[in-house]
Amino acid sequence: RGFISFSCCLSFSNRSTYHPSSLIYASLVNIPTTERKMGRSPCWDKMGLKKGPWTSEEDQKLLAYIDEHGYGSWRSLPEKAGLHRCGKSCRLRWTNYLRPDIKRGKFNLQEEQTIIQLHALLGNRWSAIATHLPKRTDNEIKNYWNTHLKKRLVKMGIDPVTHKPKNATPLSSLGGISKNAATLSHMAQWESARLEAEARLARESKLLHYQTKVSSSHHDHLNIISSDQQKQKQLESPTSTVSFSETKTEFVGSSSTCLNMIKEAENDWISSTIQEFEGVKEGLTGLLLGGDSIGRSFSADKNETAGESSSGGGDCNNYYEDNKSYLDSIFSFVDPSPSDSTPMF
DNA sequence: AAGCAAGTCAACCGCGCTTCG
DNA sequence: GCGAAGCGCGGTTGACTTGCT
Repeated sequence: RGFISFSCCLSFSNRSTYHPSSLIYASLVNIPTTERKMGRSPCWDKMGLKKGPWTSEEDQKLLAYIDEHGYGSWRSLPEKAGLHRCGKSCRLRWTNYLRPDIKRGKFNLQEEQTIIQLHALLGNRWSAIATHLPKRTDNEIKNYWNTHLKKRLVKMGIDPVTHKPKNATPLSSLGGISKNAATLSHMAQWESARLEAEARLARESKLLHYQTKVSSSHHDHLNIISSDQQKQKQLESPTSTVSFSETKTEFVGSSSTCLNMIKEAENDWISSTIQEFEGVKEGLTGLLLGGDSIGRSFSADKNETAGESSSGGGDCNNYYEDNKSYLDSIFSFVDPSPSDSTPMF
């Protein structure tokens, strides 16, 4: 379905009820006022704006306009671009489908792992997760999570919300573990703040990029894609300390402040959490592997935890063993191991 | 082949945050 | 400080596809 939108006219032409140019379609689009809900009206409600699937003609109009003028000011864009859509719809179409830096098609294993791992840290914060999968949209990731990954975790017996085995003892009910939970929450908050700062930085960079593009006016679409991809490469990096040095001159004003924010957040993060991390990792892994290893996990002898944790979990042990690799993958993803040349945080 | 159920995903909705006058 | 406008985000919807009976 990768290029469904560009060919939607073709596909719709076989379905009279959805052919955009048909009267039937128009009647579907213009819902009588009497049937509308009270309260704030949707943007398309005004002036009989169109809603529903985009046609290739509309896509072309939007692309052409953005290519020439850049994006932004979504409210006024549709009129200027000659589209009978609301700005919101245009923005959505652009960000979720038409942007040249979008990678479409199936998610690979690494992407899947990244999504699961980030979801474990951030929850349903799709935009934050999407900043670590720069060529994927938050909408796409959200859809993929809901239709594939969530179900897969459920099958594995893992709660897709908490990312914990469903029959595990609640963390809060165990003495001493609340510290671990709090630390994890602390970690998630830092990562969350960092991701937000990065997302902001990326947005500003993109905006700047398109503003610059407007000044140089017409040029080949392929060039747009490649230059955008280059910027994206500089900005992406899941490990994210980001190769800002190469693009530094582009960031002025609030962007440099933003950069400092990221650096500060990262430094603070590293100093405040790196020492806690081993304890948390072992504590939670211990918990999930069964036994009372949590309490011991903070003890001086770390080897003791790994050795004994598998011995006393009853029926849950096999279950936990099955999921150990899953959990380890989450921990390895966030583990700021010194051996790693590009630490996550 | 037909009917139904489940799955997929583009698009919509509405809330909340940010910016601006 | 306040309200309006603009925008982004997460949740939800519904048309369409795919798979099963």
